[in-house]
Amino acid sequence: MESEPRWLDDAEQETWMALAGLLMRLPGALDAQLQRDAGLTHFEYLVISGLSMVPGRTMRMSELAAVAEGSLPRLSQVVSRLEKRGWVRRSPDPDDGRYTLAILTDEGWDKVVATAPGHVAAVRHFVFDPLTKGQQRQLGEIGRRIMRAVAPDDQCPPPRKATS
Amino acid sequence: MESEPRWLDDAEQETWMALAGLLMRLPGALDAQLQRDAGLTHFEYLVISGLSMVPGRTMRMSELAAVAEGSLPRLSQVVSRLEKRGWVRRSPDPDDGRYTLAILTDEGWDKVVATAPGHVAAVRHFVFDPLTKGQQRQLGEIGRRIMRAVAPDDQCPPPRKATS
DNA sequence: CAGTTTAGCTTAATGCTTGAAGTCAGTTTT
DNA sequence: AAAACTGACTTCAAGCATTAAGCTAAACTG
Repeated sequence: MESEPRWLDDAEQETWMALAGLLMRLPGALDAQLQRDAGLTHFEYLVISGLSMVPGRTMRMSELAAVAEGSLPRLSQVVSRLEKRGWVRRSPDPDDGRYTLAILTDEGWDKVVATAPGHVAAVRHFVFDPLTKGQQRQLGEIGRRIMRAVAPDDQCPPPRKATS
Repeated sequence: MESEPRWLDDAEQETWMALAGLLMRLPGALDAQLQRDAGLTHFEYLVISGLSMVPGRTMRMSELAAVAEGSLPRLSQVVSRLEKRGWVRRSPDPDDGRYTLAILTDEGWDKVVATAPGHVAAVRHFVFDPLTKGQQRQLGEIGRRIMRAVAPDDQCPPPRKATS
């Protein structure tokens, strides 16, 4: 039992409120854009967009789950939905039958191509346009620092070029 | 149809990845702390903590929903759960029977008092400790700017003192 | 080479959040 | 003063996410 914890002072309180608001509202705003313009969940978009950026447009389910930051059961169900819509298909890995490959179809590719511009425009509109160049740079550094505190063991891979 | 959208350059890409990671992981980390140490959802914590900061420890349901940034049906069910646990009780507003008042019980007050220090410690650990003072100030400004882009009509009320 | 273990994925079951209809109190209209 | 209406809240039905169990394929062990 700590005697008396260090509460947030006024400046910290204000900063925290701003960040909390951002955490609450920004994901919803991005989700809404994707839902409205493309009929896609943000997670669904991460899945097909992740597949689109990899050579062969193919990834193992477990690998894809890590890229999209979701659990394996969740991915499994989402891929089933995407399969029904004709954007993804499954195939057992010829090299190792335990793995399942998720493969982006041509229709799925077209969907990504049709959806991505609107999404990056939304990101630009919500995140980059309101900020100065210096703030953009600061935001990157701030994000990385907080990420290290949240997931210390997680090595952020140097961002690979979009292989679209 | 835009001919060719403005994609994110490398620096922007990196910034966006950092922010996206933050949006993905930070809420989960805070939720996990509350769940582990107090058996509370973040939303449940927002509800009882919101009540604890207001004179009389009483709020109308609709007002409370706005404070906790949740829908009215969601709040209704969460308050039902909190009622079962003995931390909140409901009462019709004597002034206007259409409103329902949510009232924090003494046990609920004790729960907030027992929970709050750990939560602010988690916020400090994840958000403030990794940052310099300057970055903390920048983060506040950045959050407010993005918030204005996401919810332009939303007037951020000047942060009222914690009336705990 | 048979049996056991491990790993990847899927399926099933539980719980929570969202959207739509329903209820009730107070207000306005005729 | 009765009837219709508005607003606040609750409840019901549906959808999605997490947890636990089940299944198949490969590898390890005796």
